[in-house]
Amino acid sequence: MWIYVRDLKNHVGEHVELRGWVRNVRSSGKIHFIDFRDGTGFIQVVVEKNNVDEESFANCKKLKMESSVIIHGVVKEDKRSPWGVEVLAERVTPVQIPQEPYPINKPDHGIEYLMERRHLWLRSKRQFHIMMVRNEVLKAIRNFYWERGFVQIDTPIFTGAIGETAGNLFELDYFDYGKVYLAQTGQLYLEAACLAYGKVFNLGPTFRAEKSKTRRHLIEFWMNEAEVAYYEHEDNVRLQEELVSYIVRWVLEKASDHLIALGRDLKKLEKVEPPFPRITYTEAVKLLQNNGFDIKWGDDFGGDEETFIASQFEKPVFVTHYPRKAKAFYMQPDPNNPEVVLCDDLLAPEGYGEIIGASQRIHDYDLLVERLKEFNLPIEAYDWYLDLRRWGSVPHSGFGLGVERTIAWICGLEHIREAIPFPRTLYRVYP
RNA sequence: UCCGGCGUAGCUCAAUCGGCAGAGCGCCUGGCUGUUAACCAGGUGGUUGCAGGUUCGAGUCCUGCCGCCGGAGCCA
Repeated sequence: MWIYVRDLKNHVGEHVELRGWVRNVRSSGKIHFIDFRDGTGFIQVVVEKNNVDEESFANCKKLKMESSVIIHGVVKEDKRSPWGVEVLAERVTPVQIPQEPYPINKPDHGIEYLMERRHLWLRSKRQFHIMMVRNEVLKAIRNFYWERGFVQIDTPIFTGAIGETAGNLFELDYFDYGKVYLAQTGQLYLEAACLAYGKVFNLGPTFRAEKSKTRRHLIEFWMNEAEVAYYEHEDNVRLQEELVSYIVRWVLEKASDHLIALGRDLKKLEKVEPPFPRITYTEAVKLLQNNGFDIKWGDDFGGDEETFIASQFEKPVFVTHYPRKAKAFYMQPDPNNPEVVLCDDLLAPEGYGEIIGASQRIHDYDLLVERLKEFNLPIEAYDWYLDLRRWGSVPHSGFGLGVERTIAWICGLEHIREAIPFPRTLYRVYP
């Protein structure tokens, strides 16, 4: 019976078939130890000369790193194995044996070498654990919304009208239509959808043509956005802290082995429960000024400033009520102070930066037109967006969560590029 | 785009003041019934990123170019 490594603990004493790959092989003449993986986990297979047919034993001598093999054997509990369980082979059948040495054979390769071989690097243990966490994060996000009656709305990747800011959009030719752009947000479409279906979310890739070269940036990254009709600023902030705590709790529950394997300190993640601390932009500026930062009211925060603010708290922290001139055109002004808007950024702890950008959206037609003009945006292109304020407009709010930044933070990664299977960074689209 | 750093064997790195191009790993051969980056013995490996310059002599110094890494700005 074909069994996956993940399930071997439930088959102790049984004869099983494993289909997978050789990670490494060690030999002591009459005994071979195969580090075996099948995509669900890693296990040691022991091949003793007296326990297998001659052909199988001879086959083991030919095995190299990343040979594909089918193993028949018995599952044994064994204290000598770090997994508690190992497989004593009865037959070893190679599927393919490489003709050349496997390029990733030691844990001391440079990043350029590994990035050039990302298609093989993904097989490594550390990358396996990260991708398993990513998988759970994606499941958690969808589950969170579906449990709460949200509708998944897949927003387009080709967009005609521009999203937020021109200049950092990827431009393409769209047959005879002319120029279109790769989406840098699905927000405007989600706003349309929330007026149709109430509570909506998306989950997909977005693109920023920014020549950013930092550990927090990708050119192509995944974003989860949500938009809710009749939600105002306060409802929006609560939804965000519930989402982020839900994701962290889910991963702790379903994937803590992977986090431990990655060397993550789980205690730091266990603290991530609502409510999250909040400070206003104005308070944050004072905090920074009192700590020697050269910043004045109206400036946006840089990486160092964000890291400092986040370092004052053990949980993610909301920074709210930014100056309207520092933010996008569609944000609703604060009725108590029209110079600031009803928005928030969520800063992750430990220097992982902004993981959420959020706001209540302008629902008044005239105000929105005024802002479009103020930001020098082409009103014609936003005609359909303005329609949303012509018929049945209501207060509504939403946000965007950076999926890879969230994963990088939860896993404790040095660099965001490991949080996505095939990262697109500045100057790299291979493989 | 700007600032800084790096480029030597398949990989990771050494090479003192400018003076013989080195090591570990990988790979090949042999040995070993409890290995965990296995170990032991032997073998294999070079256009020092590219182009030019200084010098008796350049991996090392100078100029230009290319590539990569880190950071800034911008953002999630």
